[in-house]
Amino acid sequence: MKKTSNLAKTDTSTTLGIEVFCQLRDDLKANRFKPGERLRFENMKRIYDVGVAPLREALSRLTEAGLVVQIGQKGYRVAPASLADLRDIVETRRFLEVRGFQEAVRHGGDDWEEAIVAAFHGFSKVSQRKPATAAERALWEERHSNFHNALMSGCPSRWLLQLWSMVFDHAERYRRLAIEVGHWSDDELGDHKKLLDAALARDADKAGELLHQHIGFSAERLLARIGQILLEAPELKADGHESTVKQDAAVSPKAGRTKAKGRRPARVQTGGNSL
Amino acid sequence: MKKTSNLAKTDTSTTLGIEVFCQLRDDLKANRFKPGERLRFENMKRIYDVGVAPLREALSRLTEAGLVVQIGQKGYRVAPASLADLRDIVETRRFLEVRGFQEAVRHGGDDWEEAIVAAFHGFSKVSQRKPATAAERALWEERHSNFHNALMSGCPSRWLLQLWSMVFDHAERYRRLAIEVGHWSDDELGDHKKLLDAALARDADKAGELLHQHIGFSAERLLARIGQILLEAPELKADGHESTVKQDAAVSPKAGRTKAKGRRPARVQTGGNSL
DNA sequence: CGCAAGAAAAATTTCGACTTTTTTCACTTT
DNA sequence: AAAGTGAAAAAAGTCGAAATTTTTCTTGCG
Repeated sequence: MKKTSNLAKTDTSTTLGIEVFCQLRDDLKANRFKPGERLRFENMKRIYDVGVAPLREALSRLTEAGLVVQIGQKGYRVAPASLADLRDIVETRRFLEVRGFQEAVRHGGDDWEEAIVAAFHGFSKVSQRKPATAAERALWEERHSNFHNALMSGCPSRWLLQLWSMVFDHAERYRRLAIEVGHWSDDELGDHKKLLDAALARDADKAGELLHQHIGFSAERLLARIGQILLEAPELKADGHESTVKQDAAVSPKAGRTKAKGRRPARVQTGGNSL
Repeated sequence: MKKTSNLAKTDTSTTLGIEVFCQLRDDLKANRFKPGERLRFENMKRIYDVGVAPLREALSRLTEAGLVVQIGQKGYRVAPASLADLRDIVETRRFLEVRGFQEAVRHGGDDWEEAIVAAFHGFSKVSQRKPATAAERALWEERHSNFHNALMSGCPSRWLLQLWSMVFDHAERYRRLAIEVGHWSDDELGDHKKLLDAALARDADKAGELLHQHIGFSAERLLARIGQILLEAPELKADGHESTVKQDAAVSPKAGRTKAKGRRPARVQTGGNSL
């Protein structure tokens, strides 16, 4: 960052790699780079004003997060988008979020209640009517995420939250791809209000049921819109997904390596082990 | 095309970063480095015979995977171990694996059936009696993982598999920390045979139920053993977990950066956003 | 005219050295 | 003796340039 002028000397105890990771992740979620787009180092160096080392760290991490794909000796690309991927994301998110929300309803404390009330309030202020400008849409998306995040925050399982936030990030990328029209229900606010009420009433069953439906309905609209977009812009579409990362490579005692040559078919490298 | 000469000159179309990532990941799962241990670059450079650049890429990715923790300007450490973490992992794994298995039972094809039969056969050959030597134990663990992996492989959701494999890796690290005694049931084989049978019978309900129980029972033994180990070796224990990665940092248009100074409290940087 | 080879250009990956930050340790002070 | 103080040593983080690989462009041949 250009520096927060005189005070607050840009945070030490962080690294450029981490900072770029955060920024790039947010830019990816905002579709500042389009799905499938190549991420060239020269370009990135200019944009984020860092050398290749921090960039590669950030991109490596994002690869593991699945937002970016590494291709052999051919650099990195934004993870492609596809309807199949979105369907999978939606279902997985629903599965995790329903559980997390129910756990939150069961175990959340006073602080959690306060958090969800506060988040709902913030959300309600931008949901009275459909957001028009880009800035309004961004704000709506942020408040919306914050609310779902707050609902989940009462869940005691760190791992569930971690995994959920991973797929939620991807869902957000698709959502923000479908900005403009569509993707807007007449009663976004009421829908979420019901979630809040069930949460405060500590009715886990009802909460789960409502959230299940809520995600289902939004997903329908989103899928329709994204299907449309991908038809119009086939350059964004996904294709060859393949795993490369060796699964269980036995022991690997000393590694040992020799500058060797050779040639092999390029392989895509996505997050984790598969996908 | 140069051609793959006579004997496999170490794979091109991969990068050192990726290779180190795989090796280090496997070494971490095998507890070659102990939980909480500091991962110094000088040491790592010797062990894996690479420069810092590929190492940092690998460590970054492993941070996102949660197997490693980055600390500020103080380098990387192996993710600490704790009973609470293990409990969380076990529950999350169970949640994901039961669902994935059921989906596999419902949607798996002939290839899947063949895969699980084959994997079970391999597993059965090392499960007749309790493994004694370290090599036998490693082999048992591998076959065991392979079997569970095969069971899951029929699940059509790439995302569910991806997330599952992430927690499964962590579970494996704990399992292999509890090597020696304990952690061995009299009927490991029969237990898994039932899973296979339910799968082949396409009985999703029963399959889910059996797997739920199976994971529950193994977890009990594992938790007991790990509790014991952590008591004896308190230097492995986990403590301050905190998130650092900024959540939703708005837009971030140009980044811009200036070599700035300052001082701030160190923060731990774990996988994803939280945990 | 198409198309394969090969040279030139561009891009990725990796290393080695430089910079900054943290850690260690001897030395002084209360 | 405990606790600051401040240099020296060690370690992490970063850049720039070298080494490789991929991509593009040109040229020659069927």
